[in-house]
Amino acid sequence: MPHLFAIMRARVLAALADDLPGLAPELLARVEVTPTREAAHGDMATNAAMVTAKPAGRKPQDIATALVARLKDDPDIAEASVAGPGFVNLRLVESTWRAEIPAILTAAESYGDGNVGQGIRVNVEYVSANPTGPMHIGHCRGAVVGDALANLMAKAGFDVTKEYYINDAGNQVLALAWAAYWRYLQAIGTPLTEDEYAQLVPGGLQYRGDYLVPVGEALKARHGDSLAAPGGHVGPPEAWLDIVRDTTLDLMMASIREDLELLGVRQAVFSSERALVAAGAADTTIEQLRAKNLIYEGILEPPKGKTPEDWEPREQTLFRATKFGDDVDRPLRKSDGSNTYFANDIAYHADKVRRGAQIMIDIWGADHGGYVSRMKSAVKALGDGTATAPTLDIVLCQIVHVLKDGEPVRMSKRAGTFITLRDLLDEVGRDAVRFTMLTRKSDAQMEFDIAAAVAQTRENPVFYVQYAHARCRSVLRAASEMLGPEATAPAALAGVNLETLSHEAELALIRRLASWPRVVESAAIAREPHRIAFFLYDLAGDFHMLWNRGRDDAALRFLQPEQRADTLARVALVAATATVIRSGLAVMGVTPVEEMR
RNA sequence: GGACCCGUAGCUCAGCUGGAUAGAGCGCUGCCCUCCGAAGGCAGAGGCCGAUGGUUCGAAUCCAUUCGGGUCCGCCA
Repeated sequence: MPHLFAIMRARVLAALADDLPGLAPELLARVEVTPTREAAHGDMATNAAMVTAKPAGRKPQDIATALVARLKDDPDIAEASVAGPGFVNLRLVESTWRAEIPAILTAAESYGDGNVGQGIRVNVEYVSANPTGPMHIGHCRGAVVGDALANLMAKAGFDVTKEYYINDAGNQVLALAWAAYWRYLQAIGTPLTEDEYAQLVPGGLQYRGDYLVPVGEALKARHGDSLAAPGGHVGPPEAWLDIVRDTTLDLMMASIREDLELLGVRQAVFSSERALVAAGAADTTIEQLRAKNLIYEGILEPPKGKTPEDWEPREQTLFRATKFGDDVDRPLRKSDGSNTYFANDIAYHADKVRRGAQIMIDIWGADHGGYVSRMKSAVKALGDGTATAPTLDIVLCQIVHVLKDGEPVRMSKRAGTFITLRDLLDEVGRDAVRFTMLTRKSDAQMEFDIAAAVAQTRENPVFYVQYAHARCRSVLRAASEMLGPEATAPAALAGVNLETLSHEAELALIRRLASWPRVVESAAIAREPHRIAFFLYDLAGDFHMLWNRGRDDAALRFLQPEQRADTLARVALVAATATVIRSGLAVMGVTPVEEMR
C-alpha cells in the first residue's frame, strides 16, 4: 500500500493533469510532495507548479493557484495555499493523520515496508575480510553498514541477498598456511626457534598472532606428528601445505562467522574466490571481454609524479577500462601470464550476475577507494549497455578512529595492539556498536568513543532511542494492568476512537510516525542506512517531549484512570510509537529493550 | 603529478539528491523535582555553510578554479 506522501503526490499529479494534460513523464518525475520544515507552511508542500511552469509557459503562481482550487475539494485536505515562489502548501485534516495509527498497529513492525524495490534482485556484499585472522574494528563499520543497508533495501521491497566474498586465493593464504604450520610444529614440540623457522618460510613469517595457536593444536589433534619431518622439523610442503591451508581456512572462517554472529550479521551466501579460480572463471570472463574487443596486450605508463623505484615497462593483458569512464586501462594478467586479483574480481561480479543479481552493492573500506571506478567500468563492460543491464553501486566506508578514555587506540597488527571486533563487542555491546556505527553517513570519517557509546545520557543516541522505547513499553504494561490486556491489545487499540488526540505535540508525533515509510523509501534509494538512526533519534525526541508534558501537568499523562476513552486513544499512540521504533531498530539490527537497567 | 572522500555554530555531526527564515546534541546563559513520570524537559545566545567565480525563478546541495584534512595510485591481495 502506498504511503501517505505517495498518495498525496498522486492526487497532486491528478490535479495537475486536469490543468496541464500531456506533460512529459520525466518532468512529472520531478514533482515531489515533501514534509514541510516549518509548521507554518502546513504539513506537506509540493514543487509541482515550479517545475512545470517553464515547459508550460505559465507563471508558477498561476499553476499553483489552479492546483489549489482543485485540491481544496479533496476530503483529506483541510487547507491548500500558494506560498513563496510557487509552492503549494497542504494541511491535511487531522483525522487523516490519526488514521495512520490503526494502520501502524495493524501492520505492526512491517509498517514502513515499501514497494519501490519492485522485487528487483539486489546482492549486497560486505565484510569480506580476508580469512587470515579474526575480525577487527576496521571491519566493523562495513559489516554494520552493509547489514543495515541490506535490511533497509529488503524493507523497501527489493529482493535482497546478503553475501560474503572469501578471499581465499592468492599468496596471503599460503603465508597463512606457513604461519599455521609454525604453530603446529610448536604444538608437537619442534626444536626449531622462531628465527630458524622464519628462515625456511618463503617471503618470511607473517601472521604471528596468538589466534593461530588453536589452529596448531587442531592440526596436531587431527594429524598427530604426521605432517612434520622426523624430530619436529619442516616437512616437504607437498606433504602438508594443502592440508594445513584447508584446515586453517576452515577454522579461520568458522571464527569469523562466530564474530559475525556476535555482531548479529548473518549472510546467506559465502562465495569462495578459490572455487572461482579453480573453475577457471577469470579466464572465461577475460575471453568474454575479448569477444567484445575490450582486451589487448599493452604497456602502461608509469604513474605520474611517483614512479616506483623498480618500475620498468612490461607487457600485460589489459582491459579497456577507459572506454567506461576509468582513468587508465587495467591489467588482467600479470607479465608472467597469471591472472590479477582484478580479473578474479570481475569474474566474481559476473558470477553474481549469473546468479541473478540485477543490482550489486559492494561495501568497501576507504582504502579501496582507488578501486571503485575500475570495478564499475568492468561491470558496465559485462552488461549490454541497456537500462536493464546489471549495475554496481559501491558504498565506501571511511576510517573509524576508536577512542578509549579520550585517547586514540592505535591499530597495529605488528605491535599487537589492534582491537578485535570481539574486544569491542565485549566492552560496548552489540546494540550500541551497531547503532553508533550508523550515526554517521558512511563517507564521512568517524570517531568511535567507547565511553560515549555506553553513556546513559541524551548525547548518546542509542540510549535516547532505547529509553523512548522502554518508556513506551512501561506505559503499555501499566495500561494493560489498568484497562485489561484485551482492551490494550494492538487489534483492540486499532479500533479505538482517536479524536481526542488533537494536541500539537500529539499530532507532531503522529506526523513523524507517518513519515517512516517515506524515510525507508528515500534512504533505500540513496543507499544511506544512517538516515534510520537519525529518524529514530528525532522520533524519540518527539516522544520524550510528549512524556515530559505529562510530568509537568498530570492531566496530560497517558494514563487517566477516570477517563477510559482518552486513555485508550493515548495508549494507541504510545503503542504505535513503540511499533515504529521497533520497526526502525529491526532495520539497524538493534534489539529494542523493554526497560532500562 | 593524478584519482576519490570530507570541510556547515566553540566541539561532534544532520540537512530527505536544487526549494521557503540552514537544524540537533554537547558546551555556555537562565529556568523546571518537599510528593506523584527529572539517567529528563523548557527558553536564550551562538553561522559569510572553507574561499572565489558560474549555471537559474532559487545553491550548503550542481559545475569550474582554489585552500585545508584524509584515503589511495603497474604485476600485492
